[in-house]
Amino acid sequence: MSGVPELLVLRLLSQREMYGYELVRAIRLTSRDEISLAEGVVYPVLHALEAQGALRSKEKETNGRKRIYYGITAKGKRRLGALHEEWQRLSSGIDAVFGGAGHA
Amino acid sequence: MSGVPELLVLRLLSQREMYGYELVRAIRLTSRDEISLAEGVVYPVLHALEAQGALRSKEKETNGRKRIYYGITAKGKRRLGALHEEWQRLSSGIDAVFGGAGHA
DNA sequence: ATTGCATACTTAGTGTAACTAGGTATACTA
DNA sequence: TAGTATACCTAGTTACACTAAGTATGCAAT
Repeated sequence: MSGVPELLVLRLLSQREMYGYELVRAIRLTSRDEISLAEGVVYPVLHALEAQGALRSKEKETNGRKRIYYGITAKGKRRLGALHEEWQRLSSGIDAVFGGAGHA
Repeated sequence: MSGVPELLVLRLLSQREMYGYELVRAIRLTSRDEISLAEGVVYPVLHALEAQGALRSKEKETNGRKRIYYGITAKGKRRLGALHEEWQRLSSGIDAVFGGAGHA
């Protein structure tokens, strides 16, 4: 029903390349602390998405520290679109059940 | 991450008593067809919630047909409140990641 | 009569996503 | 040299949601 971690990872990487550890913080920060995903959640998602061809990674060396940057592919963008749409369906469905007096 | 079926069941039953089969349709209808949960999803949720004391059931006979009506308990209302809050956190978190220029 | 459909409820079994909890290794700071 | 922040990794568990199948009744059509 959810797919939230995948959605967030794809969304953030569609804006700029990031490495895993950075992503973990970015999720917390951009969601205004509403969502906090542990490294143990984020890394497996990255690996799975790369295996599916939705992401591409490249290793970079920054002041003696190895980082693996991930960028989104065309396939990943399509996946993001589909997931986002699915999320909106779910979200507006729930809003309708609660709000009642919803839009349109 | 989700708990959506549970949330919807509790919400609808907080408005009026219903039986399982009726709930299945109510979810589809009130969500404007955005969400459709099969009986095989709804019934187990009802059983689990009743076992936890969040719902109370009573059998009724309507024109020769047996129906099991479920009503929400005080405990169920608390559970609903918590789940709803959780949902709003998640939802506004995702909105923030997407919207960017969000409220407050 | 009986075939079929809508109603109404049930549950075993499956799949998988999310998470916990642990681990490795490097750099910097006290 | 001890501790903390950075950076990555994964085995294993759990919790759900879901599929698919089944039972049983009432009613309508043929």
